Amino acid sequence: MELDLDERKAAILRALVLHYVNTGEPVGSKTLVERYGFNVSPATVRNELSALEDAGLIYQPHTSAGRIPTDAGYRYFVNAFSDEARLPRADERRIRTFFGEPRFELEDALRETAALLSDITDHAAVVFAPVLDRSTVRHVELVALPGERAMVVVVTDSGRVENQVLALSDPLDDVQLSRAAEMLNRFVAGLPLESAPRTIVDNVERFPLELRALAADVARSLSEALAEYQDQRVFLEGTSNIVDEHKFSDLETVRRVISALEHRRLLLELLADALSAGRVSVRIGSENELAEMRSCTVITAPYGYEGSALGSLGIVGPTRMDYRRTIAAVYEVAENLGRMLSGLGV
Amino acid sequence: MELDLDERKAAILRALVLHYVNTGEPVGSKTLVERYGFNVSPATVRNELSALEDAGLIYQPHTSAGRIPTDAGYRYFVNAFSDEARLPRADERRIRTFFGEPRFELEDALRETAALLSDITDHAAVVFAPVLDRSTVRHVELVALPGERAMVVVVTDSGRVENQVLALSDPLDDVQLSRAAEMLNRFVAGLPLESAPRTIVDNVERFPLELRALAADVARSLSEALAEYQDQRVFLEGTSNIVDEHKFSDLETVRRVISALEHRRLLLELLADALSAGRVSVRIGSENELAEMRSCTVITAPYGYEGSALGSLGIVGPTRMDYRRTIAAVYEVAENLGRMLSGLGV
DNA sequence: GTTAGCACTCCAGCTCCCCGAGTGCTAGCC
DNA sequence: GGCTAGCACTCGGGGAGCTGGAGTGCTAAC
Repeated sequence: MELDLDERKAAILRALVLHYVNTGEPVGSKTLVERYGFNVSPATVRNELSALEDAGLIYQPHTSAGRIPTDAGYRYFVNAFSDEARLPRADERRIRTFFGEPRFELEDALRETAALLSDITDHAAVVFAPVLDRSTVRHVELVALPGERAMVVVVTDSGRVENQVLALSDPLDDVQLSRAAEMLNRFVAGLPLESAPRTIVDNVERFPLELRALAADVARSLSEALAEYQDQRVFLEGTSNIVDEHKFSDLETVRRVISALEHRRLLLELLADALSAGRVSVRIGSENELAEMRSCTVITAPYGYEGSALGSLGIVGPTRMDYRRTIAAVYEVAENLGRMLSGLGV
Repeated sequence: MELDLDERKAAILRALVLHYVNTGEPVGSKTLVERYGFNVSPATVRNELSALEDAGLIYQPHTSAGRIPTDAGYRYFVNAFSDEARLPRADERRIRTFFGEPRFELEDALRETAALLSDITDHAAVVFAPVLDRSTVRHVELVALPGERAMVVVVTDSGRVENQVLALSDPLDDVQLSRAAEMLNRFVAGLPLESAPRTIVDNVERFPLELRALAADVARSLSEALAEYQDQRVFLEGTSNIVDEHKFSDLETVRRVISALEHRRLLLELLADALSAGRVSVRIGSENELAEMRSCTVITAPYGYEGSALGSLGIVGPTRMDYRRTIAAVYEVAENLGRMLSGLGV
């Protein structure tokens, strides 16, 4: 996988990628020599280019055109040079002030984080809400609704609120509901949110007979709510950037990408493995599992604190992008978001 | 404004719009005669077309091309013929089954409604959550959070839940918080949600001294939450359709439109007057206030029940669209959504 | 291993030209 | 007065042909 290039070939590839990302035009040997100070003649560079092409790192759109990086070429570039990553001062400052502002609402914070990331990178940005959160149940409330329905509201110590409406199997009055709520609280208060449904089920026979069905319903609807949670909490901003990047050849591709971004399920898939990946993950063009994203580069990073990943975020852009800058931006935003959340105690 | 056309001119305009919407090609006199069974010669039709052009209803992209409707032409078409509106059976059935399914979660329902509308019309669809809702406060809860913060949770009888985190001016313990919650409940339970903040403020001096600051904070953060509510609850689906409609001339326009759709504030503006408009509102191209939407047609309708509008929904598409069908779809979905909500008791 | 030189290829952009579609106008017909 | 046949006119789209420039690969010499 990790093929080795001699120093000059690597330098040429590096220059070529930089130039192409900048201009969008195929890069020729003369340009490289003139603009990037190689102390050899164009002919020599041509030989090297030819070797790079044989290695599958660059290609010519047609004979007598300059070279363009292939996905593999970008890959080499990223592996070899993305440690040069550096954010412009201005962006760094922007990120810092953004996360310096006091923020209470998790949802707003995440949405705005997506907007920030999109704005800095000029690509579409996605933020997933924290998944495995360690928050514990503070309080369970049952509220009767008209029409044989009730609402379960669970508040956690981190300020997360889950609410779910359920249909009552048996009609129950307010008194019964509040009794049930009281019992539920006794069982699950202080427990991690995820284990609440399980705990309720395990203790269902300790409920009075007439409340057992309700308890089971509550458990079920809670675990549903938890499952849905992921779907719901995806924040997508800056889709219009996808259009801007005409770099994507035809309109149909643009449509497909935007359409894919609109489907939360697909997005989920897209960011799923970012959670397990240690740091920034970069998937370039064909490296993407998702067919719709084969013309894009997806850069993701987990965020969290104290070593455990809470969620992930990332961007979707064209394969032709400023990798060093974008990777740095994704990393920096993830880092800061993690730190902020640790402050919030999520 | 409402200019009058003789019967034949109107029929010709009608045929021209229908044909153009179908094909996207400028329509000539011959086509009209051959395909729409006018019992006159092309020359006669040409005379009529020339009159329609003088009236500003159609134009030629260049000499020796057929005619294309102007915004004013579409406007006449909509005014005169959109009562022919009729949804295909299949769509009608689809809408009915969709709203026939039992649904509990307001948010999900609205999001899915947007998806449905987009799917049926093949345009980008927007749904605004109910604004002026009549739900009344059922329960107020205060939960202490780490770091001098507390969360206010308000549950309404319709199943709406508002929660907001606030910073505590004075540190308060759990006991004080639950006392405050108890008092708050006494004042606002049963009241309409909108009047809750006002009521708290009006009664603030009846709180014990040490809880007054808290009560005021709660009132403030509640009214903030209510104000934000609108922004938050916008559901947008099918953006990718905008791209599909190459009918929009250049890419920059597409980008602007998508970008505008991403800004909740702009969307809000877009659908605001739908609330007051009695039924379906159609804004064609230049009729739109919003500069970004001058190349689009926006069709909106209020939804509600018993004559009062709760919210609005609509679509954004190219000016070249099937008006009769789309208007019917927007109307039908709004109608059904209103009916469903009345069932939910929102 | 490097380079100068050269023949070759191919695209982009230009002009030219022609065809077809559609028009407006005029003169004659009912 | 309204309708129509006929005709001259206009214009855009598309294909053909040409040219210049950029860039290559190869070969032979340093």
